Amino acid sequence: MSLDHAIMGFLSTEESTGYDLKTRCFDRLASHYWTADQAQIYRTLDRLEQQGLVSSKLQIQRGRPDRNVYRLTEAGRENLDGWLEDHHPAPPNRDPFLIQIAFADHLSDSATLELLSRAREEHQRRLETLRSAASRLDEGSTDGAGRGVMLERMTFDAALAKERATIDWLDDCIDSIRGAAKDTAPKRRRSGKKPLR
Amino acid sequence: MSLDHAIMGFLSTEESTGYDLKTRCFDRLASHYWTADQAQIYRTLDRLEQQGLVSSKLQIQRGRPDRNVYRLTEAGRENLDGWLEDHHPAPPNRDPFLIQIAFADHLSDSATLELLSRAREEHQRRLETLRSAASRLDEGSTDGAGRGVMLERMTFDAALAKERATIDWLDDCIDSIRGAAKDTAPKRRRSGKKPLR
DNA sequence: GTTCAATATATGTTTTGTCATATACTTGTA
DNA sequence: TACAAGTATATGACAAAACATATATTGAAC
Repeated sequence: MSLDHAIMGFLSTEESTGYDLKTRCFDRLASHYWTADQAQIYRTLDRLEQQGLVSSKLQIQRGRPDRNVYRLTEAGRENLDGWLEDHHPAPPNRDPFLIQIAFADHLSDSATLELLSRAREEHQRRLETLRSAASRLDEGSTDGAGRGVMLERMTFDAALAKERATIDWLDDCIDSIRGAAKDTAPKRRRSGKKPLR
Repeated sequence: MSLDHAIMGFLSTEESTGYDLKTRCFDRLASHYWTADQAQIYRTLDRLEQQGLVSSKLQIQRGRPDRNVYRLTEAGRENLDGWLEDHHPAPPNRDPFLIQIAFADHLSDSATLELLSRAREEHQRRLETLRSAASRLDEGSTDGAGRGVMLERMTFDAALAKERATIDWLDDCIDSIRGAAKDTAPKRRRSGKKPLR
């Protein structure tokens, strides 16, 4: 499972608690490629420990609740390395928004355009969030930074590229529908080059 | 749920059986934006019928097994139309491949490049499958074709755009890693323009 | 002095999706 | 005549993910 290996990946550089995995790792560092529920993380840690892939020790704290600190075991390291170097077929595409588009024949042009522009806004917001996260990464690292930072940057580039592609596609859709609506007016469907973003 | 509305969407134009929904609708028409297991489809149809959103009648056939033909009810139509015109927040991005990239620090350059080029091949194949499905759609429809065909074409454009973006990104990653490997050689990281696809 | 936010974990339940296997009938093929 | 392929549905088991709640402590703000 992917979540297993994401958790093991985070534990491979630094030991951590369930709480930290949720708040620092998944919510902050990985939200553009994976998310996980708190309940799911704790239960996965339990299972990974039963499988001998991680181990934990209870850390008594003063001023704060006690916590379970997890680290990757040797078996976990081997399991992770094996998974990392294997090719795993990409999961099928699932996009609820495209279900809406596919059956939007029932909808009026204005309702369809409303849907498209709301989606555009949402993806625009995501794009901006991604951009600022990526530049925070760039600033926080020295120039010829290490391999790790480069790979992390790549995950942002992937997410950014998909958001940009989605926004461009939404713009094309908006143009197409507007063009088809007034097909008496001077035709200007699919400009090829998109302006202002 | 998305699957509910995908099924209702298919039933909105034509009554159909569970078998047809699986083989003709999901596997053939919708695989680039949604997939569904056969078991899931039949169980969903059961539930939708209990909820009064679809109804079925048993059709006795000769030479073939009997079959249950489902159609959308009035309640189903209303439910579908409501869902279609509402904005639904996009689900979080989930990409197991990016987990691999994020933690590929453990991997050698050659293992990482192998991973990237295998992913590229896979997405290239997907792109070609999409292209031929899209041109089959174009050929099967007259020139100024209706709204329905336009919307269907849009779903292909979305899938195509994302595949293209992914392939471009993979090419960039391959360049970056090759560039970083021999950083003594003339620098040519990130060309900006990608050749041959 | 009480409420709110942060830290920290646990558990019950439901939904969604996958995998495997079973049945049953017909037509075409080897 | 046996066997595969296509049509058609059903069910059991399980994995993955989401949603809801619950507990307990501390420090800061109001």
